[in-house]
Amino acid sequence: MADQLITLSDVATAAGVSLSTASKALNGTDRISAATREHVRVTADRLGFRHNALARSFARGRSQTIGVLTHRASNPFSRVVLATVAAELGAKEQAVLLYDARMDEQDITESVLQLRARRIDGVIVIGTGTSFPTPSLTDRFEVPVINAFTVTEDPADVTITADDVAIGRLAATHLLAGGRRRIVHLTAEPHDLAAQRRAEGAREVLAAAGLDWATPVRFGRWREEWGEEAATEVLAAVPDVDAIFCGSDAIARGAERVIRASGRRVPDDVALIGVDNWEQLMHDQRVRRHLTTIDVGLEEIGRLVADRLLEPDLEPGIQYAVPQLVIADTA
Amino acid sequence: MADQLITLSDVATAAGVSLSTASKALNGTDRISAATREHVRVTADRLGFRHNALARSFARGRSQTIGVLTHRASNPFSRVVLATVAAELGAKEQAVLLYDARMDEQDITESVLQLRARRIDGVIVIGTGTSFPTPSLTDRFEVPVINAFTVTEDPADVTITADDVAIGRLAATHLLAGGRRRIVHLTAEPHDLAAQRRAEGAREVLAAAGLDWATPVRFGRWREEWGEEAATEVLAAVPDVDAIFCGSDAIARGAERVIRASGRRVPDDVALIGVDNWEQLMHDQRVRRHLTTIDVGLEEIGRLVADRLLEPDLEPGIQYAVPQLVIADTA
DNA sequence: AAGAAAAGCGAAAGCGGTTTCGCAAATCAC
DNA sequence: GTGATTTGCGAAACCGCTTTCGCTTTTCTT
Repeated sequence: MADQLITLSDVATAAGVSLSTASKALNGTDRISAATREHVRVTADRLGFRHNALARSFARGRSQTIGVLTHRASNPFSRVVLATVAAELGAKEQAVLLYDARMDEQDITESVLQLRARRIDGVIVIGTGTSFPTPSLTDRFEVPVINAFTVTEDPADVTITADDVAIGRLAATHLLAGGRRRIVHLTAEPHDLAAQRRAEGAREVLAAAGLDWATPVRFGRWREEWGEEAATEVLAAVPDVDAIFCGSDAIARGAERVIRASGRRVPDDVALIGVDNWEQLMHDQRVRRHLTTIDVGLEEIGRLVADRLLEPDLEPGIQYAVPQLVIADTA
Repeated sequence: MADQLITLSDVATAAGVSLSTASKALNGTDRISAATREHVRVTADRLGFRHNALARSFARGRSQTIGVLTHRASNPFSRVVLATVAAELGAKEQAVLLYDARMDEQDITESVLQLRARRIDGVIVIGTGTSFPTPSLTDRFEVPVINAFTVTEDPADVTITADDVAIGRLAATHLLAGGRRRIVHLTAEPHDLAAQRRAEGAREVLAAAGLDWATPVRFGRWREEWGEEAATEVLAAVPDVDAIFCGSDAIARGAERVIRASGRRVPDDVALIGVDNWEQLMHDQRVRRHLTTIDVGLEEIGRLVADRLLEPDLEPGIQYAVPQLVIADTA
């Protein structure tokens, strides 16, 4: 294949201008007459010139690379964000350098040093969307840092994440709109932030309608097995329950099995709504929509992060993705 | 935070050696006495020196970046491979530059030019694991190219992908071992390579046992709806069918619903086995294993690709990931 | 012990751009 | 028409590291 040997000085020579003029003409920097600029451009095109991105990065001291720190890249939710971010950044000529860290202090420190050595242009920290606030890394870089799908300990950080309260509201509103009144909620660990805030949001809406949970929220784990367990309890405690809001689709999946096994119909007797929309997210139209759920907006988070990271002035604070209700068979 | 201004020449000065000596000492290249080498190392450590990766890449003409071309990064299977690859490469100090191409000729050409301009060290083409052989891109780069989860038109390319024939064999073997004899197969489009080869592999095993499909293979689409449709047909055509091998978990999901609706028990009356293992892959332990399936080894593909790409001599040919049987409730 | 080979190190030339600075020519002000 | 600006361009420094080459010193060979 044709050797990619055309250098800027080749272009300059061919165009009969100096190296610096050629550089400025192509970059549109400094003062260059329109005629010269155009002439250089045409010459460069004719020769098939492309800037050597390495030389350019070096000269400018900026790498066109974004560092990404993940906690566990194998987490399917992180993966969605990661893939979206990588694709969006690729479209902007930005590479992604991923460090899949255990996120202990030593690991982080090493990753930070390596990222700094690569003169990355920005950092994205992808969390798991749940659990505790994570330590802030913003001050350890002199480039912009955005936290995605996680909340940090420092409110002055830039964060883009799911709007768990809105998710809870959306779920409750939908169930109420469907005429449900004896509503219960099954979710994950009580200390999990996402679980808390989803419960909060839903509760808020119930309260506004003069209602409360038909039985106290069952906190457990983000797992299908917990959905089965909790649903079993709930059916015993509130036999006439008419709706269950589950903190995740996995929990809902377990709950549904138990509800059906009890002889109740879904959604006729008991409406069921989850959170995550993994049927779509993970399966890309291959599986039929079955569970009514709420899409937390992972892909939107990825897009927002990629867009905002390259903005000149990054405003601190938390920005939320807008959740979407996805109606299917169960509510 | 401390300014990362320590340059190699600072180290050289502090160590009382020349710039070139310092470079060689730290890189272990050229002939340097052990004493000097150690002294330079210690000095560098003391100063907290890190190579400027940009300068280094530039000087070496290699970018420490791997270009990745995907067809649709939103495909959940591609995403698994992508995330694995990115994590593995990150551990080797390699960044990933992702171009999510529409894969039409113009788009590809542009991506190729951009990747070349970035002096990437290698290329990974991630396919969708199915459908036709894709055009070979190997000759358009002078760096190594590996095709992942796809097959190209040129057999001399380096390819790492799923072993669809073995997948088929594994499924059939498992069903036979379970005592099943009236086995049918539902799968995707007849021109889909993965579908073909899975069917082939299974058929091979049946033939060796003196059997054939209980009814001709139903080719359709990779979708749950097709699983329902095809299963309905099959139950009518072969009422005493005792096992269904589905080309994907999505198809199996549809088939299972129909089988149960017909009053048959799974797996007592009809065993069901799928392919993909998405219950685990996409949900990371959150959902309970239900469907017996075959893991095609996406993560292994990602690891193999990342490992082999950096090998000095890349042997052409196709390497297959080893599929794993994942036994759960349905077979 | 003398010559040959090897070891250890430094000077300097890149790598391919960007960017500062200065100078000449063109334009402006009055 | 003269001086003050502005415009357009080129020379050259520089980004920080790698690598070639050559020189001096040490070690080996016989």
